[in-house]
Amino acid sequence: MSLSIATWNINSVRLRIQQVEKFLNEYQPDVLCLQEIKCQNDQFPAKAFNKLGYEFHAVKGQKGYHGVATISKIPLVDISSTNYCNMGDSRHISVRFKAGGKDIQLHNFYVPAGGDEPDTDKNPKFAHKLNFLEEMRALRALDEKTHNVLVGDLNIAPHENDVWSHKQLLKIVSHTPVETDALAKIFDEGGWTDLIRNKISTDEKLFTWWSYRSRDWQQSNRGRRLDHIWGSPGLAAVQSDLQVVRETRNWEKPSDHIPVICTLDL
DNA sequence: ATGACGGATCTAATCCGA
Repeated sequence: MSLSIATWNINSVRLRIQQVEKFLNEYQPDVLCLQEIKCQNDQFPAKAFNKLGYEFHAVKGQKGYHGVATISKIPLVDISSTNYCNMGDSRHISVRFKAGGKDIQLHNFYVPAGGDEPDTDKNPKFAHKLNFLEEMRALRALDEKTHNVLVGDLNIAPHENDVWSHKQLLKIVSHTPVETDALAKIFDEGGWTDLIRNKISTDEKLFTWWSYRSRDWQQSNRGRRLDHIWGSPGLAAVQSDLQVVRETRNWEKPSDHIPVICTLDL
């Protein structure tokens, strides 16, 4: 069977529920992982998802900020959220499901942005980000028979071609060596494979986020690839497709992030 | 680094994003 998993930092699910509906109707992923839902659990637009056949929801929200949700056509079990850095700020939700005879655990992350200054002494937000990444080192791509998938807005652009200018962003939070090294550590120690760069070579520029602050995001094209889909090597071997859905960035009142969809033949 | 947006919040001005 074919399994498709999408990730999208929606920047308010209530404000953009119609865009999510349009995206689901058009692309029909089996599972959708949202970040920055910016609502409490009881404010989550569950009915809209039910109507479209996405009847299984794992929501970890909070008032106003952050928040993640994984919604699915496939039954979800063992829903849990890890309270990274003991901050109670709704940045992770994990679900399990069966697909094509495989057990899959899917982690949905919204890693702290880290503020402006890449200095842990002056900027507590940057310290929080690094502590968060340190705790993520416990994750493993494959344990026992379970294949893990890790998606979300990791707020780090690891490769030179994940940013519009490697040189100009080396001291900018999201592309500093301390962050990209920390991410590489999580990636290597966990035995992960990059299911986005598995299909789109690191020789090619690739962005999933463009600032709201430019007049014309396409013309200036100063983007970054902050969104990620990782999996166990066994999943990389059966990956059939990877879609980067740029069209949503041109929709009316768009999110500053675009969706990415990974398809596996299980 | 650029350019000066856009979200949520006890609706006005403030915090936050990256």
